[in-house]
Amino acid sequence: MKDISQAELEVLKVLWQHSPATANQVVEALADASQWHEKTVKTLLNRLVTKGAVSFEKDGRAYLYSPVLQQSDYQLKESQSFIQRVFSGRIAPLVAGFAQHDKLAEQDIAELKQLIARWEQENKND
Amino acid sequence: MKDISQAELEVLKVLWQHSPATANQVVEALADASQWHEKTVKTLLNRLVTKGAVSFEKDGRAYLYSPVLQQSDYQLKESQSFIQRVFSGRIAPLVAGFAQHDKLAEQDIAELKQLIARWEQENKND
DNA sequence: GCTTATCGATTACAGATGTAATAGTTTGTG
DNA sequence: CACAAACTATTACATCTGTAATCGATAAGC
Repeated sequence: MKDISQAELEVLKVLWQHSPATANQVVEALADASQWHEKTVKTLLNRLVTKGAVSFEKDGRAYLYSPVLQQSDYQLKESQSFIQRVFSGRIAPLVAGFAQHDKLAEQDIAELKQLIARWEQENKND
Repeated sequence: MKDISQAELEVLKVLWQHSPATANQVVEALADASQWHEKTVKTLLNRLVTKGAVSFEKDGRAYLYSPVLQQSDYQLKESQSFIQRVFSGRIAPLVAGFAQHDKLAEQDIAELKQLIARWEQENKND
């Protein structure tokens, strides 16, 4: 699968939230968040199809688009490559950077604690 | 500052590890890790200078290059934009994804716990 | 049925990127 | 001092990306 560009990702996000969707539905969903012309969105949809990240089926005149690439798969793959590229594969320094610059909220901490607890629960039999 | 491309980042990493450095030192540092031609590395150095991420001072025939953009600044900025783009700004889901796919090691957990402890220490006076 | 509005497909085009090659300039060497 | 070696600067070029416009097919209205 070819890389998804940033603009393409915005289109994909719409489909992750609601699919299948017609091109026009995607255009409308993006209308407030972006200033993209309808033609631009359709080009992006097309490129996503070419890249294999999105599929469609014909529904009369219009197409119904659906994501092939799942959000969780995308997130995991991008996270890994990002952390590899920017932090040499270590995740803690990323979180540390956020902590140091006051980008962590109470909620984030709570979630992380829960996560860690669960991890330790599952890995207690080491 | 214009965006740093992935290839440019590799060059920048070398300078973060050791600077100032001549172009040839950078080329050599990259020789094993990559298959880049010397000319390619020099182009990348040049682009980094144009982008303002790297500076140089003349040392006779050769230049001595140094990073202007600091690694921690780069990491923080990229992390924020990545997490915004891919996880709508929430960091815990990223870590959760890693946990779910067994990408977290004992050491990561230990570091995260320490981080959290420190955060709570500093934010105890809420 | 013919025309027009609407879709997707194709084409456009400038800037960024990956990956070098060539040109121009400075310097060390004979 | 002239020439060659070594640097950097400039140029090259294909692909990707952002951002559309135009083309061609088709369906819907009159």
